[in-house]
Amino acid sequence: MAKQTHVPLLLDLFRQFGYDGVTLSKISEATGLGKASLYHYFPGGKDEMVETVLVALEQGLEQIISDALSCKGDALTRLQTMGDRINQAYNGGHKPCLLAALSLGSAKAVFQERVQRLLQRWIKAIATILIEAGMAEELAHQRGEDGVIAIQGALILAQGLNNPSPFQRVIQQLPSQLCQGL
Amino acid sequence: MAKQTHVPLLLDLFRQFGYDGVTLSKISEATGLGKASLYHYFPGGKDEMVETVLVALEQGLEQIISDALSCKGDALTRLQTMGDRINQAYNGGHKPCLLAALSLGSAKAVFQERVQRLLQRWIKAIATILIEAGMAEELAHQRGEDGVIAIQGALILAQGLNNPSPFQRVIQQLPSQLCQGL
DNA sequence: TTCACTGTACCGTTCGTTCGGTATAATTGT
DNA sequence: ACAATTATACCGAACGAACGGTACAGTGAA
Repeated sequence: MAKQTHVPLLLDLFRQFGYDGVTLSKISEATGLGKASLYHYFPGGKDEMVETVLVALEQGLEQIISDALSCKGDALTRLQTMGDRINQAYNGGHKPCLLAALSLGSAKAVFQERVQRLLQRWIKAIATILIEAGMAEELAHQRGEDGVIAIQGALILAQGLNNPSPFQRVIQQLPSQLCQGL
Repeated sequence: MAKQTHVPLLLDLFRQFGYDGVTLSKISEATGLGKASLYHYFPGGKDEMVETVLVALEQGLEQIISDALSCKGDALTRLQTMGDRINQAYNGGHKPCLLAALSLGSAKAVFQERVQRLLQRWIKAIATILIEAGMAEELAHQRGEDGVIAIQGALILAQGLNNPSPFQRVIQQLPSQLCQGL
């Protein structure tokens, strides 16, 4: 079985339990691999596993952005496309965000930079869509932040309330809110 | 030294590192108490420490709500008052949220109910302010959710970007956004 | 034969927790 | 008033369990 096969499992573990909450036993159980096998695929241990998951996440985000930008239509349509993909990635709000999980605990110091770059990339992508539709740069950047904030916050609320409906409402309303004033 | 003396320290630890990331050694170092002494104040161990912090947080939130509701003025003024207190509680966006931290890892199963009640109380308080100002109930409840979502999301972003400015902007803009349509 | 892969046994460290105890302050019985 | 008792605050040392990680001898397919 290839290394990449286990990445989705690792993603689910780290986003649910955070870096400090994920133990090698849990990983071993979830993947069905013994510790020796895990260290065969990830010689760098836990850190390399997170690293791998982050790379996959970067690619996933890049794909979502590419889908949205290549989408024929106005800004609203593009943002709706992005919303669809995001909704899918978070399983309709049932799954928390890895970026939030990695901003806590011992992980923060180690992965801060990567998380930062990912968030900035995401914000920039939303801003780009709005700028291309004619919005002023500064406002578009703020809207980009607002978009990521709404999604992250909605995920927190969905987790905390154990109820995905706030996330679904946000995902649905967000595109038109971001386009406000265009 | 009384038990309550250590609660702010514990709050800071748990919100920064999460339940799984906080070790008794860290707590011992932060409080200056030996591990054995910690069990004098908190016989229930780590869980009782979180419990105590959560009780303090409930009281803090209740105080903020009471301040906002007892504030003479329109809904905007009341929400601004709440924003001020919230801003203070999160140290201008420099400190993350305990509720988000406790929604991850092994803590989730244990403290889910308490976190849920706290979030619902917060949402309800915002909604109440808006309803008293004449907003329709359903919309007001949505706005309550939106308010908490914006704050939680902004805190995540502030942590992830290592930059509190998005949080400060959100806190500043939020009251008028929530009053939109009144 | 080679090499990716795995099971088993281990390493040192740290985890949350408990035990047995000390020093001091407060309370009580006489 | 004073001694006996009890409560409070604290700590060093140790517990078994689990931690992240390593060493190594297989195993089985190409």
